[in-house]
Amino acid sequence: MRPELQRPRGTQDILPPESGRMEKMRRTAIDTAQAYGYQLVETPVFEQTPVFLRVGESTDIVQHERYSFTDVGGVDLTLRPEGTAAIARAYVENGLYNKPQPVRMCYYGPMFRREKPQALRYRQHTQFGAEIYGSVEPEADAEIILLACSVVEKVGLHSPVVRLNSIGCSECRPRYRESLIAYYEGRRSDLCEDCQIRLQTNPLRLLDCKIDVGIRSLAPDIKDYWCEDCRRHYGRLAELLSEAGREVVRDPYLVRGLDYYTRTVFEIGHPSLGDQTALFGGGRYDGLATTLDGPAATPAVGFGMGIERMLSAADKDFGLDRTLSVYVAHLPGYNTQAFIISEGLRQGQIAAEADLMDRSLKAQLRDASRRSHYVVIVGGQEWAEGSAAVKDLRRNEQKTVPVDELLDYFRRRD
RNA sequence: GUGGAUGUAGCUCAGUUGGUUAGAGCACCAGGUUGUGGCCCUGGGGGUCGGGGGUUCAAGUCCCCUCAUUCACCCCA
Repeated sequence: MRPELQRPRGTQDILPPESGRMEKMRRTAIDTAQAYGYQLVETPVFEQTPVFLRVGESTDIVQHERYSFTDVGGVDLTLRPEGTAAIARAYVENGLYNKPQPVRMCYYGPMFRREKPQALRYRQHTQFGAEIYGSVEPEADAEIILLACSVVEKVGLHSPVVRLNSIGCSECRPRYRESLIAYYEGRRSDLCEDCQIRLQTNPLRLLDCKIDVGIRSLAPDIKDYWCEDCRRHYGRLAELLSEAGREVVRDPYLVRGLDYYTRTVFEIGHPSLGDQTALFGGGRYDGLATTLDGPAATPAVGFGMGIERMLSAADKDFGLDRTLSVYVAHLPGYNTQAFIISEGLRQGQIAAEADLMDRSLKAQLRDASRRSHYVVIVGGQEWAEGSAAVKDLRRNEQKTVPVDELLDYFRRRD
């Protein structure tokens, strides 16, 4: 196929049965969120570019990986690279801060990042996420993390170890930042090229560099700089999670790449995906809504979860359960009767299909055995008596059922 | 964005130092069985050898470019 007629780089066609697994995943995620009191919010897949720029000036996914275009009239638009900024915008724009707090929301849909693709790193991928607005308390952080863990378990993965950290608040982070810069400044010549730049732009990112691990092992730990509130917040969160039976480990190097976070950050990966790919991640961002012209104090916590990665790590048979399905086969000359019977079953909410290619009975049965549990054979002796043969293909049992009782017969088996 | 590997049928892959109409297994379709799937036998359909250009009497095979995938970085879901 000519290159210009192929799908764009880093995107994918999702065909059955994978599309079915996707759909099951979507339902599982949203149902679980609803059980926690989170309701679905749908926002556009594109926003005005400033919505993202406000939120992440030194964030890679907004700075270098943007899919942007100019609309007629000169409006600058960007395909959303993540869900949090859009939800914050919607929260502010729709005045949800006037609703009873906290406001619990979840979202599900495609995200776009113009990066170099790799396995499980796509230019269009699907994210599920949840956000809770209005509570400054660590209970909110805990609920969000428990929800994410719960979805992971519902997919058949055993409970993940949550990597947790706090990057402090506007009061204590500047002090930490200073001593971090001072520490790295003294070792400047030993740093890799990227870290030389990070030192200027985003010093916290120095901590998750994989090259200069030796240098960072002696770097100051933010934990020693937490203010009283931050210390209490982290301690209570860790306590709540372990009380709830979740395994938590503090990762002093976890800082995350989006720079709207305050205090809590967390991330979990999965062994089957390798260390480079996170299953879900998130944190607290108390200043985000304000940045988007929302009320002064609008606390929020949330996470984003990679659906393709979840499915890759999930049980192979997750989402593959078949519904009861009936194949209505016909003997030569009974095409019409079979066609009508299949429609009658469908109208009665039984998944059914008939042969549409005038195939031999042998071919119909072969096809039926691949896609159905039951086959109805229309025609011949049974038809003359007002009945049809019904065969259970897995048990290899066959019986005669009156035509007008077929629907009841299959309903009883549902 | 940087560096490496790989692209032959729907899938997994063979294809000798360039040499007739490019093969296998699985999958698909038909027949053997005029009313019964799976097993077996026989036959069949399906390929611009990722795309473009070049070298050559001759290119799947050699060279260049390009596209895509993939791995390590970068970063994240």
